Amino acid sequence: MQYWLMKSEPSEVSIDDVENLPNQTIEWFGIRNYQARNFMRDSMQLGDKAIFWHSSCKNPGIYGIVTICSAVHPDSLQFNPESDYFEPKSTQEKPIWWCVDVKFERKTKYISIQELRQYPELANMKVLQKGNRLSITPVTREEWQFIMQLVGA
DNA sequence: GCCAACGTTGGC
DNA sequence: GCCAACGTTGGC
Repeated sequence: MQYWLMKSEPSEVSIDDVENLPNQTIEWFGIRNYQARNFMRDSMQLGDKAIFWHSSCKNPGIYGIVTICSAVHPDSLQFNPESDYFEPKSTQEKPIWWCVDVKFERKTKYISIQELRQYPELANMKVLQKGNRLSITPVTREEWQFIMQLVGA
């Protein structure tokens, strides 16, 4: 099993939004970055776990845990001309953007980015690097276990 | 709202 | 295939 960190803008999809969905699962739509897409398309496995991170908001940081609950599939919004995520170059035969579905596992105690920066054990986390913009990043087993300790798992 | 860092685009 | 210009991300 692999571990991940997935950023979401809470104004678009928050951890509470996912918790309150009827089946508590959501398509991880709208990823329009090749590196992040490739992680989902090529590396993620059913059952992998991910930290749910709120970004571009007042209090960025860790808010919950989700599980990868589907195989990779085309991002449905790329075919919708009404959507901000519409991709005119995509066809049903040759989609450009791929994603997985995630399932709510639990909310955690909020852990701020400032707090995370204090731990030498997490110093190499991609999300803490200066200039980091990638919305999906791998998390090592050691980092994951350390964070689970922090949130009281 | 600022702006550094990074990704993408497109002319050459 | 280079690289300048532009667009976006996201913490602050």
